[in-house]
Amino acid sequence: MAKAIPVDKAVVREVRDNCLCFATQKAARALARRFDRLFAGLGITNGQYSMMMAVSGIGAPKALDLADFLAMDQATVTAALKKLSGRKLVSIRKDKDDGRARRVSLTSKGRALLARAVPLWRAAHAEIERELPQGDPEMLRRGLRHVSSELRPR
Amino acid sequence: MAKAIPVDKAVVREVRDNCLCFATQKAARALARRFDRLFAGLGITNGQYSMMMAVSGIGAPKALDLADFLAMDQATVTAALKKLSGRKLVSIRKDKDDGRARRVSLTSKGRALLARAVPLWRAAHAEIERELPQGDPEMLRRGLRHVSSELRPR
DNA sequence: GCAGAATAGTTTGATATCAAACCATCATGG
DNA sequence: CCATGATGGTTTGATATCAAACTATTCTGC
Repeated sequence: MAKAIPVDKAVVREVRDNCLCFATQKAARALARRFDRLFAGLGITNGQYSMMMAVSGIGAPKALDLADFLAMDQATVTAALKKLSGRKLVSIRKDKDDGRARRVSLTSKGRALLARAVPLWRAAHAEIERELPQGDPEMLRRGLRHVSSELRPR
Repeated sequence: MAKAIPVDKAVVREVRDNCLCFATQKAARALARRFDRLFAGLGITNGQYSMMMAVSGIGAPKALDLADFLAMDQATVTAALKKLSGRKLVSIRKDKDDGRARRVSLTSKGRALLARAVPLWRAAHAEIERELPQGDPEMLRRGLRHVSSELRPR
């Protein structure tokens, strides 16, 4: 076995102060809580909001398009869509040209729900950006975009 | 009801390109996968690595100290500690002075495991930082730290 | 054409996460 | 003191997530 690295105070500080994975998980938890509570009255989570936005933005995406866009496992997309579909917020149809693929789109009920969610999102998001130092929101997004494209699910 | 905001292309782009919650969840998934795979050979997840580091860094923390440090729900901490404790990676003892509190510390087995994990973490993390534009890692950490302190669990 | 590889999705099993309800212990004001 | 509220943790139930194994369809080289 290679010489053990003693996990002393310096090493702990090195990880705690620098680890982007840790910092990102922590921020993700805090933000998820915040937006989940924000949307709770509408009966959706931050993830469902994002997924519906993605469906709307990509335009009749396949499940894999969503997985890619959200950096999410395909199985997770399947499960999430099943829930949204059960609530009639999205509809899922076979692709015309490829028997394996499914195309997802918002229902009018889904669009209506999103329309109600957007103003809440705007207010909350503006609030968050206001709390960030000057210029940071864009830097933050840039950094996040970089580390997001590191690895795709399987 | 307030006038409905139509969820048109512009709105979708507004959310997609700016939402820090979405960007953070996405990055968190990507990074979690990356580090989970990195540590898989050692039998730990990125979250367990972070939690053990936190235990080591804070110094005999209570569960609530961990919840605070990790921006994590107390119930989640309980569950995570139970698992680590079951594998003898941490030990949990009653606080001397407060019968409600529990104090967590690493076992020697836990320290040994961390010592093996750190070199892997260093290599992977250096790789990630190298992929980021100049100066960005620190900006990214700053931003993440800000949005992490927004809201505590209940 | 067709056999085998590749691709799109689903299912299953394990873990992580939060909220809400709960239990045990401590602290405080009468 | 002791009743009441506050605090630290745990349990339970719901959802999210990934990996691995699986099914169904399409593509490719022969």
